[in-house]
Amino acid sequence: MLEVRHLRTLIALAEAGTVSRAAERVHLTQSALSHQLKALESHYGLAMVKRHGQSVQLTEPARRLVALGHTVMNELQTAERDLAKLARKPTGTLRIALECHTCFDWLMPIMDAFRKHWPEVELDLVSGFHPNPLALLADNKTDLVIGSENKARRGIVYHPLFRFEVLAVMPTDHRLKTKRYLAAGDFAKETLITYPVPEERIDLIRRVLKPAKIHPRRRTTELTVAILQLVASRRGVAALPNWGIKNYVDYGYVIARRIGKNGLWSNLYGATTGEVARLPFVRDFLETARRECFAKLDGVVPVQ
Amino acid sequence: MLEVRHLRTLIALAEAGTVSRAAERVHLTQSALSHQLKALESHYGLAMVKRHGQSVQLTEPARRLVALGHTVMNELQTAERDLAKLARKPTGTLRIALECHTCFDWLMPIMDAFRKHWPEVELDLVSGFHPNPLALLADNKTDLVIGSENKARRGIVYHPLFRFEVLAVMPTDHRLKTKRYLAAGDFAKETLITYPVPEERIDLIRRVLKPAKIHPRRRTTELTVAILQLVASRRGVAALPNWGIKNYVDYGYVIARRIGKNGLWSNLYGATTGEVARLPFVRDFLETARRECFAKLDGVVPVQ
DNA sequence: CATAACTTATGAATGTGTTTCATAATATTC
DNA sequence: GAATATTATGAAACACATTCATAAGTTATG
Repeated sequence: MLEVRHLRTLIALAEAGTVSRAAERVHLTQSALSHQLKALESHYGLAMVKRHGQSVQLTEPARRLVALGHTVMNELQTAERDLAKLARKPTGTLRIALECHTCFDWLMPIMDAFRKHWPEVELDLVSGFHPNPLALLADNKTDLVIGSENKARRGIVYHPLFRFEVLAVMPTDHRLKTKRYLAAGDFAKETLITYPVPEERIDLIRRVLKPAKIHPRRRTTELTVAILQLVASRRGVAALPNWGIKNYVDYGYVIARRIGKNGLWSNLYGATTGEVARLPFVRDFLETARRECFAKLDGVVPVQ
Repeated sequence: MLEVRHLRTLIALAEAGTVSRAAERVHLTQSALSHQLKALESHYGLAMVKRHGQSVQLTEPARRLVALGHTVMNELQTAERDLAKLARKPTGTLRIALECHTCFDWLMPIMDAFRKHWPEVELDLVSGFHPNPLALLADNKTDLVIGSENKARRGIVYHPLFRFEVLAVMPTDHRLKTKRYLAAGDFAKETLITYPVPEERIDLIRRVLKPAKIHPRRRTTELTVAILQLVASRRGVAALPNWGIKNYVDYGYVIARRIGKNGLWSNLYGATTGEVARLPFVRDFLETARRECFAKLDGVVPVQ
């Protein structure tokens, strides 16, 4: 009766908090998940979710099954990794180029795990700034580019990773703190603190400020913590992924506000050549990245 | 892609040795399993079985998946046990009455495991000989009767366990050792060594010798090893389950022959009242018994 | 060596069971 | 109170696992 699909569903539900969002995550409809849950409940004679206003809470039996799900999914991934190694000696390189600075934050633990799982594969980060990272793929200077671009190009395949919201970060006593969300005009008089990259690489500028013809002062620094430091000490405002600043907001170090009524959302993709996309260890890397980000990063949803 | 059903199939295949017998074990057709295997092979790009004449041998990838299957099935059973405990405090008793002597051999380790898994349940063996064990159920003197009877009776449900072959056991130098199988007449001049139970309880007598009006001498003893001892020292022949004597035959201590052209087969059932059948720990016990017996006992097949 | 009794493989048909669709019901937000 | 979320549910659609029918290949046996 219990199948892997039920475990996937329950894990997604535990992470997403609502049936609808869990459904997106497992690429099914809300209805399908509702039926699945009903089937589980009637089979075990136990409630799996307790409706709690807008969201659902998992019951103890459901949490037990989630625990089962985690161990099963781990065992399964390990086994499939072993099969991939049996199919072919997994030698090769995985050079990763990053288009977005904050990605470092989630990438590190995943690279560490990868090194353990595929000791035979040479893992590398392509360092330095590159005006056109996708060109590195064609030039065989990298194997994987992580960024938000997904324009169709011949020979390049995009692997959707996840979608996240970019929030405006401000000092706790900022004059705009009462606003529910910020409009382009609100940035006119601000200093924008960013990573040292061209304007086109900064979502807020490219997609919100430039179209509104607003050009705030800019100040740049390399590290996320440095940006937050500057924001907290009232040197300006920043725009950062919600999962990157969650801890600082929860701690009351800075405050965050939505950008525009529906928020400023960004998709993240992994881009490879078609050939590289077929390598088992690359697929494993991408799958792990997705899984771990959905599990560990807050407010992350599937692409689209 | 990989689902629990594939793992069940591969485990059954590892235990049964042929696709057809594995299919019986998982209650599917041979064709279904063949399709499943084909799907696995094309999905992983790896062969799962190597045809080896009449039987199949699992390849390394398949064995890896069987290992995965074992851990997954264990985790799964543990989780479902936990769910059952969450549904209701599992207090109660499980008193087991045995209709067949040899069943002790496989029952012991299963009872040990049960005690670990359900410490709250009082486990007991109903000792002594009982002319009509099924009556004990109605009298509430036992909760479970293990035997080969399955005549429909109101209020009693039978849970198929497994089917095994009863073989004639003889000293290595017996005059009948050249025969491929023994007929009823062959027993006429033999001494039959059995457990100390009435004739009707001995399959060989009830189903083979009595219909042929053959009544050999009988000599009885309590323990299986004692029976084998007597056989080996030429005091007579015995009829025992194949899995009970496998080691002694392999070691060359005694020899075993089929009884009748198609062999003498016996079905084993667990009998309970309808009420007891619903208790989670009883279902768990029966499921574990089946699983372990199929895994550990040689030449055991599903009932029917 | 031929036949019987086993195996497994395979394509087409079947049928079960999951998913989607459409919609109702209910809660939350502004 | 309207708008926008959420989940629940029965019926319809669809996917896909299983069965059926059958072929083709081994192994045993007289």
